Amino acid sequence: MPELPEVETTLRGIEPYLVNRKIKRLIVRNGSLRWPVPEQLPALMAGQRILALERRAKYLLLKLASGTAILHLGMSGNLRIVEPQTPVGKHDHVDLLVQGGKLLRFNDPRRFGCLLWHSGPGQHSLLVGLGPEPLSASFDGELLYQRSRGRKAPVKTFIMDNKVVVGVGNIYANEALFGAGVRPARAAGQISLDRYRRLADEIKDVLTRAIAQGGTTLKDFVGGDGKPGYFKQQLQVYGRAGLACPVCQRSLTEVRLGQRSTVFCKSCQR
DNA sequence: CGCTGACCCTGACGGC
DNA sequence: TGCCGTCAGGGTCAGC
Repeated sequence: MPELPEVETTLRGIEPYLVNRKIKRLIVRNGSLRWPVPEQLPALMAGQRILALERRAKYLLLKLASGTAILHLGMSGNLRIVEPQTPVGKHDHVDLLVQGGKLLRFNDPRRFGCLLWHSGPGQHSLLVGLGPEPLSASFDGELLYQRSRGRKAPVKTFIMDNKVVVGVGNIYANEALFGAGVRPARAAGQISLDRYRRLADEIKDVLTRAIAQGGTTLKDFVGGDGKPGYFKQQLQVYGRAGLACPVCQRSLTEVRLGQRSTVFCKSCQR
């Protein structure tokens, strides 16, 4: 469900209710996520003030004085701000009750998400070795070009590799490759600098536009404020296999690359 | 080191 | 109505 724009949308939605408030209580109903939620986490977090909320890749970071809570939404997770008396539903695994009466509720049917803790110097091991943020100045076509030399994996797999650049998930990888006119299955190492410049620009553009629309709601994504994202209407290829290419009208083709559904136009993408 | 596929889990959907 | 296979926006890890 959440790619970078959806995580960013979530962050912006919940931030005003959390930053500079004290945590009253952390309630873990089901700590059996991607990795177990640390047993001592409720004790570690209770009573502390939330200093800041940040995003790194698709991780949300809750900064406290004594450490950082690291949250990932996986494929199906979402975070909502609700009233404390809101009835607990299926897959509502974690609640964070804050000063001022609001409640941050984590729901995740598939439980591919995680909630971890890091304190002390340096970064949590999950964050070490991540590539640059796609919307930062340190990400550009030159970086993609240099990192791809000699690599035979499909360019789509390459741009979805978090060690190369973070935050490019399946939807937006498909969209950016279409926008750049690059065929997803082409070997990453055989693509020119010019084309990588265009691809990097497209990645930035599609992510920026998706954030402006509040993300993409395919089934049930909602931001922290409970509203869906409206970017779905602007998707050019993702989820449109067999339908007409928006540019040339030819039928869009679907293949699988790295176990991910991949949709492209055989005439517009080379 | 790079690449591929299995795997974690629930739910929705289509075919029979 | 139910059963079965397939697929889904994420990422890690083992094995070659």
